[in-house]
Amino acid sequence: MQRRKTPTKEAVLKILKDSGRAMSQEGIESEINIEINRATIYRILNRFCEDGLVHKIVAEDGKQYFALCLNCSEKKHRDNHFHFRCLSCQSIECLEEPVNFSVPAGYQVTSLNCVISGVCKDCYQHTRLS
Amino acid sequence: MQRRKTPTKEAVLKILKDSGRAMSQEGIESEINIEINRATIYRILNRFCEDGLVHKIVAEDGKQYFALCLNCSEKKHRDNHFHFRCLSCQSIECLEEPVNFSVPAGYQVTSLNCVISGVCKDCYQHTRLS
DNA sequence: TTATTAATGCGACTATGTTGCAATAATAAA
DNA sequence: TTTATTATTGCAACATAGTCGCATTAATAA
Ligand SMILES: [Mn+2]
Ligand SMILES: [Mn+2]
Ligand SMILES: [Zn+2]
Ligand SMILES: [Zn+2]
Repeated sequence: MQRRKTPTKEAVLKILKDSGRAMSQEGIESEINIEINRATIYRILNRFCEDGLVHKIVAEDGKQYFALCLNCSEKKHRDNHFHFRCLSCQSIECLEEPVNFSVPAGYQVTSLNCVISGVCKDCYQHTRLS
Repeated sequence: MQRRKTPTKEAVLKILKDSGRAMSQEGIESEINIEINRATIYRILNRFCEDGLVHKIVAEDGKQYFALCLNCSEKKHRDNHFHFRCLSCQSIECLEEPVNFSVPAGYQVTSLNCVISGVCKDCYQHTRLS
């Protein structure tokens, strides 16, 4: 099944690129400047995932967040890194740090979902100043 | 606010102990042998979390799973380890392996949610035999 | 035995995400 | 260019997970 170039698709991709963060459907919808249906955003994001263009992170709030990694090549998209979720500003970012781990013998690994929660640098500094 | 000893609470705790796994509300309800309301199970589990008796893991399916760590002492409950989710038998288990990581300077960490997905040993052997 | 209030059941509600279907529009074919 | 094909979209309905208010029940203290 081949993909078509549509304004909505382009718009969603641009939002993700510009933010440099992992975003939820809700976040994308509030940032986007065109009318776009909720279900459509999900479908676009899921297609991006299938195509290996973005990856999905499920945070502790149970929501799905989608991110486009800038340090990934066109051919190979990496999602084996930690993610940081700021409980203050709610942002989720991909960390450079790769996840190192081992599993018991005989276990097969297919994917990772590692999220570190806390307070990001900016938010922490704000609390110290006030 | 002090806690009371109730049959439901005891029953949920026993299920968690016996399974040795992380379980969802749904899983607990299906295993338990007494009548117990859905909301009540959640409340019991959340209270256990507050008391540091169990910890919550959010898996890639967006669901909450609750586990009682056997290698944790009464006083100090550790949840800084990886979890393994088998996509075949749906079980989630706490791995011994602790999560090693570092965050950018100025970032404050409060919690972790690290889940490795794949196929567990038992399920993998079954697929090889058949 | 009585009083206090934590815990429970029930129903209503919110939120997130998915799906069926008809309409639309991007792309290929004529 | 015109037409045909079918990927994409919007909309509504649905499914699922989890929370919350409130009246009732029952564990514990007095
Ligand atoms: Mn990433
Ligand atoms: Mn554990
Ligand atoms: Zn922040
Ligand atoms: Zn398994």
